[in-house]
Amino acid sequence: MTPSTVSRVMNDSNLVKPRTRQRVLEAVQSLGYVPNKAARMFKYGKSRIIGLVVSAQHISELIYNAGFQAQFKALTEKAHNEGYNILIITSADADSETYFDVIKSQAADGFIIMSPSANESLASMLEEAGIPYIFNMKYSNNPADIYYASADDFEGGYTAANHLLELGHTDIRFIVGSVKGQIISFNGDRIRGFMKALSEYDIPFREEMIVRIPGQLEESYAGIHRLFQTEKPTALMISNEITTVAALNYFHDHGIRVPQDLSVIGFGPSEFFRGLRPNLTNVSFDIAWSSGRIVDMLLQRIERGPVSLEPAMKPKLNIQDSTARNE
Amino acid sequence: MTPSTVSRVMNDSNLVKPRTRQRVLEAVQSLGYVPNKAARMFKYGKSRIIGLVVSAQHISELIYNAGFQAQFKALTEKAHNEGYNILIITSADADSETYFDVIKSQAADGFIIMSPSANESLASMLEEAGIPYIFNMKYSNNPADIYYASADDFEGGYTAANHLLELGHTDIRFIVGSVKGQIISFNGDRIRGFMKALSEYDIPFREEMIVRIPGQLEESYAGIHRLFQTEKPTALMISNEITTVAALNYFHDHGIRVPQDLSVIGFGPSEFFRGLRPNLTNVSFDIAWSSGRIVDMLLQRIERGPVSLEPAMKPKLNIQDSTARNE
DNA sequence: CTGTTAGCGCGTTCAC
DNA sequence: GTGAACGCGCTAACAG
Repeated sequence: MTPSTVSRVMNDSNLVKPRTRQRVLEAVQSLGYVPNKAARMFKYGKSRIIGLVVSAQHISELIYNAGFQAQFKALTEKAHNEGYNILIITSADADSETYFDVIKSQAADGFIIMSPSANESLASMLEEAGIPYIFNMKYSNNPADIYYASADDFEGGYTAANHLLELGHTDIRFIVGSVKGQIISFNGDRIRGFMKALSEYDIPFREEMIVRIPGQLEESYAGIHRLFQTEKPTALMISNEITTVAALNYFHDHGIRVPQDLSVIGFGPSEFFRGLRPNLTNVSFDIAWSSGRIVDMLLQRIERGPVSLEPAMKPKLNIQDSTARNE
Repeated sequence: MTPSTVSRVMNDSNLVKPRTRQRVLEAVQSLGYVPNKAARMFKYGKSRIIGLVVSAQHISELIYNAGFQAQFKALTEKAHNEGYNILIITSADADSETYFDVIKSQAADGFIIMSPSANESLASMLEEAGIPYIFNMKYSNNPADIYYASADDFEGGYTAANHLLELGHTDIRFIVGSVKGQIISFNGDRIRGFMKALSEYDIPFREEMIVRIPGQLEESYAGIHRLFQTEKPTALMISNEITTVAALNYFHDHGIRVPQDLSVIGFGPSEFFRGLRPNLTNVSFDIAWSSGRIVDMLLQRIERGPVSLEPAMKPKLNIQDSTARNE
């Protein structure tokens, strides 16, 4: 009974006589032998682990975000179905070098990178090191060497604005978050879509139509409060789910009726908005689909080589109870 | 320039001449050499990975649960601070054997097991295999060989009920979830606490005071609807956050005013309830603390051996706007 | 069918 | 200060 025989038994090879297999299994049982996974990973050069790279601060915010929850669920399920597990890789900082150092020291077969900001230098470092990766979203307009699953955020912003304009609203505010003073790239696209819709209705765009409010509950509440002390828009587009909750709470607390006094459109998973009152009109993307695509693309890079980019995912406008005609 | 020299440089050994080190670093740079993590794990027998074991179905539900989010955040942060990363280990099924098979095939230094149901046989299998583990919660009253971070759920149920009884409520319902028809052990403790409070007020306990409602939004809404078609309790204790949201939505949709018509107490992180309207009176546990304890206990088992159980974590009653005197 | 051998990449030990 | 040799646990390839 040699190591290789045991190995054969453990790996269900059929090159073992039933009697021998039996004896091995008994021995395994009584000794409580467990094959060493690290040695296996070493031998095969594969871990069947997908690294989900997030900076430590960022994950704390993300976890409360409905969009991330939906994505996390979908990623986990998809990975599980493909026989992979997800390793949460937390980086102390979000800059390219730190990310790269953390990534290259991990034993994952590939990486999904959830950075809040653009990272072309990270992409080229990973490319050079031959490490398979996928970005969680589109960070730039240079698709040459950046892999990501993209959503058509321009269309999303356009669709939302168009719906409000059709209802006769002209004084619309678009509330977006910001990271270190910068507007995240997908919000940039949404804003451009918003502007296009405005121009189609011959409404001049003004800077103050874009309102930057931090994405945490208390800060958002304060930000909404500040806005409504000086302004009286008739419609709001809100790019972040937590801010949306804070806004609804503010309106509840101050007797502002939605949609009678104010129309509101949210961005995010439509299931999330079903839990709010009123049930919010929203622009949603199919997160399960895009997360599946992310895993597919990554696994293809891992197992079979290069992949080509898919067309961007289209948004869907779900009209519910929070938007009404502007009287 | 041999492999061992490179190894010495990579591991910051001071047995290398500065000039040699320099040459090695240059070569490393230009060749894009990255030490193989799997080989390192193999060599050291340590991965600095903590496995978070959840069944695949269960994680889909958990991720939308505010308590899990808080715990996930705390676990991730704590692990990161200790230099560990979290590996999400999804098991197809939640029975002991499947869990054990999945666990033993993973290269983590220890495991946090988030099973929805009791698992003493799993505990003994892990014990026997010498695999460090911690359960997410208390599953039985046999503490001999089961490690967990416990919360005083009896006290939680008692505190909530006592608050309502003090306010003059006598027709109270306690809404709990159930897994495969079974009441989860911590809910069992909460129910016993509830019963104790009732008995102190000489109110006889009746079976129908305990209402089992599934923990998803739509199902919870339907369950609440069913309850209120036949009953008119004056106060509710709700053990699950999603069910709480569904209940508030139902009350909103049907003109039931909280707290004028009905008092409601929730269980969960108090920050979560701040996002609801009305801001709910709640019984909360310090999840950051208990999650930190879980990681501490696990790391101690990994690095230094056995640990002793801590006293159970005490709940806190946060009185907000959803409970009022019963007129 | 089963035993023997070799090597995956790393870090450590032992010579030099 | 540096190179050569070894072994961690496993399994594929080869020999019998």
